Amino acid sequence: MKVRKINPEQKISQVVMVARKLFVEKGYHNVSIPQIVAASGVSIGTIYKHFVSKEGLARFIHEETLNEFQERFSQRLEKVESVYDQLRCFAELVFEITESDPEMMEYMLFMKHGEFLTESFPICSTEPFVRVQRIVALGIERGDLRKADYLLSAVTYTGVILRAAELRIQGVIQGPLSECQEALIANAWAAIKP
Amino acid sequence: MKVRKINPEQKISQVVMVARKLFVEKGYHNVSIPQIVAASGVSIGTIYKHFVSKEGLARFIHEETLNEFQERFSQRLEKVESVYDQLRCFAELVFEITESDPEMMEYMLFMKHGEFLTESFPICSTEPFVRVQRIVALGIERGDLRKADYLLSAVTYTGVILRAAELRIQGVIQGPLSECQEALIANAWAAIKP
DNA sequence: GTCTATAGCCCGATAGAC
DNA sequence: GTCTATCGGGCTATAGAC
Repeated sequence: MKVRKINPEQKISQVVMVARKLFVEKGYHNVSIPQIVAASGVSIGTIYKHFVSKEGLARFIHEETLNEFQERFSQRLEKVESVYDQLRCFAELVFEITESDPEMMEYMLFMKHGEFLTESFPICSTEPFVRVQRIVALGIERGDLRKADYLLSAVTYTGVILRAAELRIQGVIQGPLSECQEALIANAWAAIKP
Repeated sequence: MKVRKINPEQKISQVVMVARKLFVEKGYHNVSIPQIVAASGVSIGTIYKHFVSKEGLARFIHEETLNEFQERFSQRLEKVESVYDQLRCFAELVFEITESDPEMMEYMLFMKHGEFLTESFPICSTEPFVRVQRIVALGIERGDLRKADYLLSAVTYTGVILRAAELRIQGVIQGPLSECQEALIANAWAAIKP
């Protein structure tokens, strides 16, 4: 048997890392394949062997990033029960990613997916959002939240959280979000609690 | 004396209109000058005479759009006194534009200004936001709002409003915002009131 | 002032050596 | 599997006729 190379996929993961960073920084159309080649040290030919096209590369990054968020969100949800805590999971995850991997959060918040997704996805960044909607709907039903249109309550809660992440990334909020996390979660909760 | 042409600037305003629509729809880099020529009926030469470059055209659109928002906001603010009403002005204006001129709101919410603004502006879409911050700061000082970091309260309020506009544009919220305006404003207010 | 024609550049993607 | 070299195309911006 042949000895397996240690890293049969190290090159493509290097490409993915570098490409996402560049896409986030400069936008899909401002990043050329030659730039990705220069920054990743992987040749054009190799890139095109693995991802059929530039668009294919972008789609791969897109799915990988959204899947990671969804997975981490699901993981956390398993550990809590109350509506308050479930929504808190969402907020904490968003804040944590914003600080530890701002590139990922920036990707989710700002990337214009329509630029490379020919078949426009149901709705951008929606899988986790639908989950939040369900949590809120159940909370209202149970009386854990103020009686209201569940969609609007979900919009309200996520609006507070995501806007904070947005402004943290843009540098408007200057300290780490861990410092103001409690205040923001309290605000978001106050907006929809009974 | 020569008879003035009726519309010495009709052509450039036509270009501006068409270009903003296209920029919003497809993104700055997905719109070529030939496309703007085709859609506006104005020739390349004329466009380059008035706006030095494609970037110049984009900058003009950017400033014009932000100025319009700022002006309409200021106008409304003059008519009200209380913190509640001033913040309500912001929300109502955002909702109104979202319904009557979604293209403009989409421009303000989603355009990646870094793509054409070489000198990156202080912060994107900030002039009106700073105004909101000041209103909130004053409200907290006076005791009209819960005692808190004024920046976080401003983030909270605008987060609710802007996220609603965002999801309305994306079609997640299906009815006109006028129908759920009161609920959203109530939520945003509940999040920061004393 | 407004147009058409075109120069010059860089990109995405392919072909084929190793 | 990974590389280099290169093609065809579409872009921004200019030149110059009207």
